[in-house]
Amino acid sequence: MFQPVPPRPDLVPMEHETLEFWRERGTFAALRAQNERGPKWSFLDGPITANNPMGVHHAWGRTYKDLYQRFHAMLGEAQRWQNGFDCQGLWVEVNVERDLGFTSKRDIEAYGIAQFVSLCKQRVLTYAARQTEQSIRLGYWMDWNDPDELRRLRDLLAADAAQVATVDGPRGPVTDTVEMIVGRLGMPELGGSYFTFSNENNDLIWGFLAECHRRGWIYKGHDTMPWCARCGTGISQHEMTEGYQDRDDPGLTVRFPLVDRPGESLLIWTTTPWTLTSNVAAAVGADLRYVRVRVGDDSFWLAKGTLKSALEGRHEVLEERPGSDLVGWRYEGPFDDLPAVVEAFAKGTRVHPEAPYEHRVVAWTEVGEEEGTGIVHVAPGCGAEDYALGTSLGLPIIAPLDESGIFLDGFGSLSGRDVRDVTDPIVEHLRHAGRFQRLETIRHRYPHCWRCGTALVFRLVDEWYISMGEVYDQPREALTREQVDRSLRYQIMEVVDSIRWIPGFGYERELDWLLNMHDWMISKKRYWGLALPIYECATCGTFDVLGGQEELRERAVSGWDRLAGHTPHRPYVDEVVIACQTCGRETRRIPDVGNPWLDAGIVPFSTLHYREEPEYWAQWFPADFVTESFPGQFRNWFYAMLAMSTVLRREAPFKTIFGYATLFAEDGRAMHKSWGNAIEFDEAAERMGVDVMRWLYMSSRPDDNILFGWHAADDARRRLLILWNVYAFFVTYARLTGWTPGPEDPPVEERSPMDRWILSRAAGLAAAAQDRLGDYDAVAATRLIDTFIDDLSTWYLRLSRKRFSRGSGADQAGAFATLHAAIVALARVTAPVLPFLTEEIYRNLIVETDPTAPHSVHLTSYPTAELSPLRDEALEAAMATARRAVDLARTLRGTANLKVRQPLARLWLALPGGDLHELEALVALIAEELNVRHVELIGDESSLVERRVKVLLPKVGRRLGSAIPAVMAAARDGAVDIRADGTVVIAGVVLGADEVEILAMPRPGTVVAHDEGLLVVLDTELTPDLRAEGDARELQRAIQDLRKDAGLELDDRILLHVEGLARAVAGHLGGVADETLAELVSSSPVGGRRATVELEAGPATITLARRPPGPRVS
RNA sequence: GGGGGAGUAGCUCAGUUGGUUAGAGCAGCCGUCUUAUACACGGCCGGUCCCUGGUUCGAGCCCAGGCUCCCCUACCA
Repeated sequence: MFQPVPPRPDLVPMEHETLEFWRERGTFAALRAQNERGPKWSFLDGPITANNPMGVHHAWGRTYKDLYQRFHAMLGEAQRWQNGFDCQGLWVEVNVERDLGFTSKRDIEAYGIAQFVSLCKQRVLTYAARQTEQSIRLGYWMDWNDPDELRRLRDLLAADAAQVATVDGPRGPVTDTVEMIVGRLGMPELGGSYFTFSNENNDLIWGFLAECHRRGWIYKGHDTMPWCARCGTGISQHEMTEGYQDRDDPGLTVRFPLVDRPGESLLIWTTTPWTLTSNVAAAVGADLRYVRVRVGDDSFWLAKGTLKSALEGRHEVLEERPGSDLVGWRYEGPFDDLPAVVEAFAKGTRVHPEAPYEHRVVAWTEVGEEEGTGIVHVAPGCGAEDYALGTSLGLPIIAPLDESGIFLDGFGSLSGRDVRDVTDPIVEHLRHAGRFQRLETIRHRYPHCWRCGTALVFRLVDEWYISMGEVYDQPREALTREQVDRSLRYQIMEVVDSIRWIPGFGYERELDWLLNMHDWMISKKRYWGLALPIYECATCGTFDVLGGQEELRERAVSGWDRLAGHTPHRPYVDEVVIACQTCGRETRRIPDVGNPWLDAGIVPFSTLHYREEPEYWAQWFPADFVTESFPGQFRNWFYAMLAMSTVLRREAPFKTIFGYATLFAEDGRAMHKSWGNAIEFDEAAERMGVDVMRWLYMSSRPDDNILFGWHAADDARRRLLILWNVYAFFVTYARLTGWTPGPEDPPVEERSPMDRWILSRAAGLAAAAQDRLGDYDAVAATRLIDTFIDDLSTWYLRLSRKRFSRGSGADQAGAFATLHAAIVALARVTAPVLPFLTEEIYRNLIVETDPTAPHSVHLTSYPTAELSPLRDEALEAAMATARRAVDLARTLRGTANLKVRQPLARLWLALPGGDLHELEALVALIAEELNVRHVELIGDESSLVERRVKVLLPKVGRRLGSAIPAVMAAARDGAVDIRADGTVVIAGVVLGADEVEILAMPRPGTVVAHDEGLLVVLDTELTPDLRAEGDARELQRAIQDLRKDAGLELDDRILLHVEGLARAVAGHLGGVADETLAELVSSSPVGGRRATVELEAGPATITLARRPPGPRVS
C-alpha cells in the first residue's frame, strides 16, 4: 500500500528528509559502486573559490554540474565526482587582512608571513566546509569531505601545524603532520574535493613553468603597470576588465610656459595630477592643427579641434601651425626644482647622455582631439603608453611611488605622502607657480583593483611573464607550420578549434581573446599563493625555473631542512638556496607568488595525477565536459587551462565547454546586500526549496541572464505543484481502492486509447529528454517535461478521473497501472533535474510495493529503452486532433452560453482527411468530454461543409512566383476547381495533389468552430429531456458543494432529502444519489446542511447530513 | 575606438530552410470545472515585431543605414 500524500506538499522539510534518507542508505556510494565498471564520462569541475559562503549564482552553475553528472550516472557511466576548491591568491588574503584589521603589506610582514599564510589556509578550510554543506543541501552529489573533518583540520592547523594527526581515507587511515595532511587533501589516499593549494597542484605548476622556460618563453619585464597601492601588487591584463568603474577625478588644465617663446604656454590636460611630478615631455600630433590663442593677457597653444571644449570664455586665435612645427620646443616643467627631476634629467637622453635633458615637445601618433587640449602630458614612469613612448625616444624616466603608493624621497614636500591625497597640494603649487589654468570634475571609467576596489595607479615595476608569441599580420589559414610552432597563441587557437563551445559564440570570443591578449603576467608581489619557482641570481643576473620539489631538493645547497615538513608556500620555501648554474653563486627564489589562474588552469593535470599516475590520467583526460559562468572565464579559467594543456600536451583539456550568463536580482540589477535585493543561498534553499530553485535555473536559457527572485520561484513552484497534484490524486485513489501494481493488471495493448496515448507520450518524453540532455540542452529537456506534465494533468487525468473514483474491473486496473507507470516514468526522466521531488515520488510509488526495486530513483537507469515499445506516434497524432476538437467545441459552448453540465443532443464533426486513427474510441472520448449524446461525422458532401483548398506555399511558392497573389485570392474566395485525381485548378494554375490540402470549412451562416480542416458544429437545441438531465447534473454539483461545506471525507456516506424537485428531474435522482454516496430520505429534511438550487425546472431545496455507520435507515 | 549579441503584448520570453491570420507564461478582465474539495482549466483583452530603406510574389526572419541596451575588448592624456 502507498503512503498517504499531503495535498499541499511542504517541500523544504521533505528535502531535508530525503537528504537524511540518502545519508542513511548510502545512496550516492551505491550509485558509484553500481557504475564503477561502466564506460567513463569525465567531468572536470572548475574550482569554486573557498573564500565566502556560496551564493545563489553558484547554485545555478552547480545545478548544471549536478544535472549532467546525475544524467550520465543514469546512463550507467563511471565518473570521478570530484569537486574543486580554489584556495590561493589575493581573494583570500584580502579577507584575512580585513579580519585582522590590516591596511597594508607592512602590517602583514610585521605580523609574520608564516602565521598569515596559516590563517589563509584556515580561512579556505572554513569556507570549503561551509560550501560543502551548502552544496549538499542543493542536492549536489559529489565525493564530499566531511565538513566537520575539514573544520577539525583547520583547528589543528591553528593550534600546531606540526602535530601528527590521523584521518580516514578511502584506502584506510592516513597519518601525517596536520600541515602535510592539509597539503594532501584531494589526493587518492584522502579522497574528497581537490584543493588548489595542494602540494601536487603547486608542484605540477612548477613543472609547467619549467617547461615554458625550457622553450624560452619566461622573461622578466620592466614596464609601467597598473598597480594597486593597497594590495601592493601589479594587476595583469587578465584582471583589468573586471575593475573598470565610473569615478570622479579632477580634470586639471595646466600651463607649460615655452622657454624660447616668452609669454606663450602650452596647455595640457590631465586627470591624474600626481603624474605631473614626473612629467618629461609634452606630445602633439604631428598632423593635427594647433593654434595660438589670446585669452585676456595670456597666450596659449592648443589643438584647433579642442578650442570649444578646452577653453572657457572668449578667446582670439592669433596663429595656426601643424603639430610638426611644435616638435622640439622647450618648455618649463611643472616641478623642475624637485631633486628627483633634477637627478633624472641630469643623465640626459639615450641619444645625448652628455647633456642634461630639458622638457620638450615630441610627436606622438596617439594624440587626438577628443578630450583635453590635444597636447598630452607625458610621464613615462606613470603610464604604460607614456613608458612605451619614453623608451622609444630614450627619454628620462621618473618613477615617483613606492609599492604602497607613497611618494619616494626627492619629491620635496610630497615625499612620504599618499598618492591619493596629493591633488590639493599639487593644485596649490601650480597656482603659486602661475601654471594653473582650470580645474573641473571629470566622470570617467577608470581601472580599480578587482578585489579591494581601490583606484589603480601606474607604476614602473619588474614583473614576470610568459610570452604568448608573435601576432602575425595575416589570417590564420595563411600561416605556415613553422609560424604556428613558434607562437604559443596560435597553438592554443588550434586547440580551441577542436572543442565544442556552447553557446557557439564562445568559440569566437576565445579566439578573439587569444589573438589580442598580451603576454601573461604571472607574478604577484604578495604572500599567499603559488611560490613562483624562479631563481634569479643576484650576481650574474641569469635566472632558472625549477620543475618541482624533487628538483629543488636535488639542487638545494642550504635551507632544505627548513622547508621539510612544510607545504611549498612562503615563507618556508624561500629558505631554500640553490647554486646558480651560470656562476655558481648562491641564488634565492624571487619573492613573488603566482597568478591564481595558474592554480586553476593546472587541474586537468593535477587532479588526474599526470605525473604520479599517467595511466589513470590517460583514462580521464581530456574531460568530456566542463561548465562555468561565461563572464571573465575566457581570459581566466578557460584560458589558463587551454594555455597549460597546449604547452604540456598540445591538445584540448576538455571536449565540450558549456557557458552560462549572469544572475541578477529580480529588479534586473546586480545583487547587493546594501541595495536590499540580495538573496542568500541558505535563505533561498530554506524558503523556496532547492528543487524549485533548480527548476527555475534549468528552465532558463543559459545564454541569457537570469533575474532571480521570489516571484520567479513562485512560477517555478506552480509548475511543480501540478506534478505533485497528479501524484497526490493517484495515491489518494489507489489507497481508497486498494490498488497496487501486480501481474493482474491488464496488458498495455488491452488498455484504452487514452491509456496507451499517455504511455506513448511518456516513451516519447524519455527519448526526447535523453536526446536533449545528451546534447547539454537542459532548457529543451525541461520544456519537454513541462509539456508532458501538462498533458498528463489537463488531458489524461482530467478525462480519466471517473475511472479512478468510480471505475471497476480491468478498466480501473488499467487506469491505475497506466497512471502509475506514467508518473514513475516522469519521475525517472526528471530525476536529474529535481532529485528530491522525484525521489519522494519514486520511493512511494515503487519502493513501497516492490522490495526488489533499487532503493532510489537515482539508482535506476534512464528509462528510454524500457519505454520505447510503448511508443505509438499515430495514436499521438490522432489524440492531438481529438483534443483540438474538444477545445473548439468548448469554445462554442462558451459563446452559446451552454455549460458543459448541460447535455446536448448532437455534435457534428469533420476531420482533416476525413479519418482518425482509432476513430471509434476517440469519438466516444470526445462525446464524453463534451457531454453530448451523439457525435456525427460529416464529410465533404455535408450541407454544413464546403471544401476549401489550402495552397501549401512553401511547396509552390518558388514555382508560382508572381502568380501567387492571384492564386491566393482565388483560393480564399473558393474559386477553385477540384478534379477527380486530386489536382486543383486555381486562377488558371494547375496545382498537384501534393501541393494543396483540401480542408473542410464551414458554410457561411453556421455556428461552428474550425481549425485546419477540423470542424465542429454543436446542436444547441435543448429538449425537455436534455434540460432535465442538465438539472440533475446541476443538482449533483450542488450536493457535492454542500458535502465540501460540511467537511465530509471522500468516502463518507450521507442522508439526503430533496424538496421541490420537478418530476422530470426526479427521474434522475437515483443516479444523483449514487454519485454523491447518498441515501435518499423521502419523508422529511434530515437536518444538517441545507441549500437551495436554482434549476431550469424551478428551485429545489436540499438537506444532507453524514450517515452514521450501520444498516440502512429507511 | 574595435568585435559580438539583443530589441517581438504591461512584464519575462518563444518564433523552424522567408510562407497567408506572429505565439506561450505571468499580470489584468471574464468565465468554467469540480470526489485533484481554492487544486486546476478555458476564454478575452493586449503587438508600428526599434526606425528607415532595399531584395522578394511574400520579410519578425535576408541585406544596408540609423537609434537604444547588454556583453567582450582597448593605450587614451
